[in-house]
Order: sequence, then C-alpha cells, then structure tokens
Amino acid sequence: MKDNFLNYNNYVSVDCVVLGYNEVENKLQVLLIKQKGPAPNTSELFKPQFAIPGDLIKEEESLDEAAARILEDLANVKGLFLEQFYTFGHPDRVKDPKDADWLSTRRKDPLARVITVAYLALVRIDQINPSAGYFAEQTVWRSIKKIPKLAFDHNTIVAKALDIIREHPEQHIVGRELLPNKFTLSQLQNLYEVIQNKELDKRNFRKSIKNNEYLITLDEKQKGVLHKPAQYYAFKKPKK
Amino acid sequence: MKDNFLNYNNYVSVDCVVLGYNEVENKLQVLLIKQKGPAPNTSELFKPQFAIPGDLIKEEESLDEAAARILEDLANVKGLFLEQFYTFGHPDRVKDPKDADWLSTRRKDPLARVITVAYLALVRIDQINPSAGYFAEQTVWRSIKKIPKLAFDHNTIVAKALDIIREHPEQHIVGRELLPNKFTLSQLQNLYEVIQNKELDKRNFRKSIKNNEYLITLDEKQKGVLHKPAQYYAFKKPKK
DNA sequence: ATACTTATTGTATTTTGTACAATAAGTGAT
DNA sequence: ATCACTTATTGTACAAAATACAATAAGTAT
Repeated sequence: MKDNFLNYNNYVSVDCVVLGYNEVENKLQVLLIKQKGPAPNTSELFKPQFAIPGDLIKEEESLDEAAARILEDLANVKGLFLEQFYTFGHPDRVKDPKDADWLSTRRKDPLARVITVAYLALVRIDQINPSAGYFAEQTVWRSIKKIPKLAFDHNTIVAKALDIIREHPEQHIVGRELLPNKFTLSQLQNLYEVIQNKELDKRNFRKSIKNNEYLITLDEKQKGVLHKPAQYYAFKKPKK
Repeated sequence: MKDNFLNYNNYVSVDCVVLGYNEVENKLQVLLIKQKGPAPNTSELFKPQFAIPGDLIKEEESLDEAAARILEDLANVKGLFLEQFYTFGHPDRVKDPKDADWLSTRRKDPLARVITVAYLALVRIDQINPSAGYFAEQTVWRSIKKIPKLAFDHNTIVAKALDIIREHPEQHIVGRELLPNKFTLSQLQNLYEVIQNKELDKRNFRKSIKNNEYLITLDEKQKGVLHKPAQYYAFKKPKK
C-alpha cells in the first residue's frame, strides 16, 4: 500500500469573500487586500496585487474557525455570517508567474499546490473597521461591478460567491447581515435590487417580503425626514 | 513572516457519496466499502469498518479528476454525474481510536489531519459493476434508510449529500442519472418518491414534470405487460 | 366477453407572481 | 392655514403555478 503514503505537500488555505453594503452609496462591495511585499522597498521585482483575504489554516483549528480568524484579524469583528461555499484545488491555481514573487515570500515551497476552501461573509460596511493586517499592505472596498484583476484564481472565487448570494438571497437572510438593526422596507428593497441587479416593484416586493417569518414590525417610525416617515422593521433572531 | 511557513502536514482527500437506484427494489442506496486490512490475518487488532470510497489526491490531479478516478477505480465507469458539495476539515475528524488501525496502515503520519472534499455521484445500480479495489475488501450497497456506523465522519458526509439531493432533485436531473435511457413516467415518479420519501399525486406529478425542458416523448410503448402499456420517455442531452 | 391491472387525463380551487397608480403623512415655504 | 414637495403605503385585476381529487383507457389472461 505504499501508493497511499504521501510524498508531497499540500497547503490548505481558507479564502474569504467578504461582501459589504452600505445604504448611502447603495452598492455591494467586496473587501480586497493589497498584498504586502517581503519588506519595504527591498524587492523591486515584487508587484503587489489585489486579492481576497485568506490564510493557511493552522494545525488545531477547524475550517470554520480559520475563516472566523481571518475575518477577525482583518476586520476586527466577530460573529458575522460565514458560510463555506466551495473548494478550489486545481494543481495550477497558484502556478501563474505573476503570483510567484508573493508566494516566495510566504512559503517554504512556493511551487507547492494550495487547496483553498472558500467562505462567504456578509458585513455592514459601517460596522466594521478593516485594518491592514500582517498579510496586507492595505485593504480596500471595491464595487462588485468594478473588480480588478486579482491574484491567483480569486476572480473565479468571487464570481462563484456572487452566484450563490444571488440565487438564494432570502436563504442567507441578507437583510439581517447587511442592514442596520432597524430598517425600512425601502432600505431592504434597495439591498435586494443591488444584489439582484434589477429593479423591483414596490407593491409586489412588499407583498412577498411580508411572508418572511423573520420580519417583524417595530413600534417606531422615521423622524425628521422631509417626507412621510417610514415604518421601521427588524429581523427576529433565528432559533437554532 | 515566518508565521506563514508551514511546519506540519495536511493530507487532502476526496470522498465520494455514490447514490444508486434500481427500479426493481425501488430503493435509493449508497455504495460502501469494507475497509481492507494491512494484510490477510496479520493484524488481529484491525477491525474493518464500512466507509464511503475515498482516497488522497494525487499531486497532479484536480479535485474533480480525483473524484472521477476514485469512482472509476471502484465502479469501472466513466463520465458519471459528479458534484462537489462540501469540504470537511475538523482537526479531530480522523482522530477517533476506532480509525487508528486503518490509518496506521495507510499513512506515514496516522495522526495527521485529513481534510476531505466530498463529492456526490449518481449512478444506475444495474449499469455499474463495483469491484473491490486496492483500498477495499469488498463493496456493498446499503439502503439509505439502513446505513451502518461508518468510519471517520462519513455518516455526517452521507447525511449532507442526502440533504442536497432532496433539496434540488430536478436541478440534478436525477432522472437522467438514475433511470435507464428510456423510462415511463411511473418509473420517474417512483424515483422522485423514493428520494423525497413521500408520495406524490400522479396527475400533479405529470403536470409538473412535463414542464421539464429536457423530457422528450419517445415513439415507443411498453410491450408484454399485463396492463395498459406505458409510454416511454427519455431525457435530452444538456447543451453545455 | 369479462376480470384484472396499471396508464392516462381534467376540473375546480388555492396560492403565488406580475403589472400597474392613487392616496397618505410628513417637511418647509408662503 | 394652505400649498408644494417627497417618499411611504396600499389594492385590484390577471396570469401562472400548486393542490386536491376520480373516472376512463389499453393492454393481458381467462
């Protein structure tokens, strides 16, 4: 049975697609990091690229824990929505020459294969404070409509995350994750429109959303707006 | 940046939940292997368990290729429906003492963590010929209603696969995978009933299934049956 | 011709999705 | 107090899809 004895190394990482929303700009954005070089100005060859945050898993942590750690390191928040959605493991996914410099500063064996388990995270942009961590020069939010060329196969990973959230927005109860604790139905509708990238009819949207078992009407209205004040709503906590 | 240099080993495997169906027994079954010991009768300690087929990935193959290889080794078939559905990587998932003996015959480092990418495969039981391979003493089909205790976390993996096929049977076009090339609507309905574990109304089932763009009516009927012969149907090939 | 078995089909009802516009409730200006 | 302005809120008619329910059809065997 020698066949099955491992004689090469697999790196395993977790990459997080962090989707953020704020009502003012009314845009869905993805959190990117600018890769950090080996040391300031020591390598003229190193061309930092944008990437989604990710890291190799540690020996004693589960995949879910790794995703939470990466997100916490980066955004200083805990307890966010996090969902594993796909694992990318093509042998060549880290073999592109453009990625070689960065890998050589980070890996004992820069050519070794890296299998990455991808997670989706939903956050309110105004609730978190992304900070460049030990693995990032800086962090930036970018509209999902203007995503630059990313390192490795990260464009593919982001695209798959967007497919998933668009397929089942109500399943992810995106409202709970991406809106303030109290919100109006117009805010909720704006969010759905941004995610689905199409306009929805107000009356029909309200009819359908009111079937949502988690939506509750608060005893509070908007104040100080230059128009009819809107009713506030909230989401119930799920049971689990 | 020493933090990120890997100083431990991750094994990465692919495990396949192979679901099979045959119309005679009208049961959905899962393909299990009986683990093979190090050598016949040399280890009195080794207690073989049932498990789903899986194997460590090879250095040059993608995850999809690994799944196809495992299935081909086991079942001597190619080109079956295969879908990645979840990755299991808890640090303790291979640490149960009951699994230690088997691992010690298979791994340089039996205590090392194994991250496994799980795939779902759908097969027609009468079309494949499972053969005990280099990693199995024997293979058996077991009804999904009577799954024994399996090695590692394989019961959890099978349960998740069943959740997925039940959620979206039509998305997996289970008919194409689990029925003969030509079939009657009653056969198709039986299959759906077994998967969803509930009875369906004949008239309503037929109304809904006939919206399926892939279903075509053949120019052929049953022969030699003791009742009104049924029309045969088939599925169109998907475009892709 | 009859008994038997499974295949096939329709209708009424409910629920859900879609298209579409008038009225309500605040603010600030006059 | 009235009016202009802005966004919030709601209903109705129609189409499409889901559900409940039973009679007739087409073979075989006797």
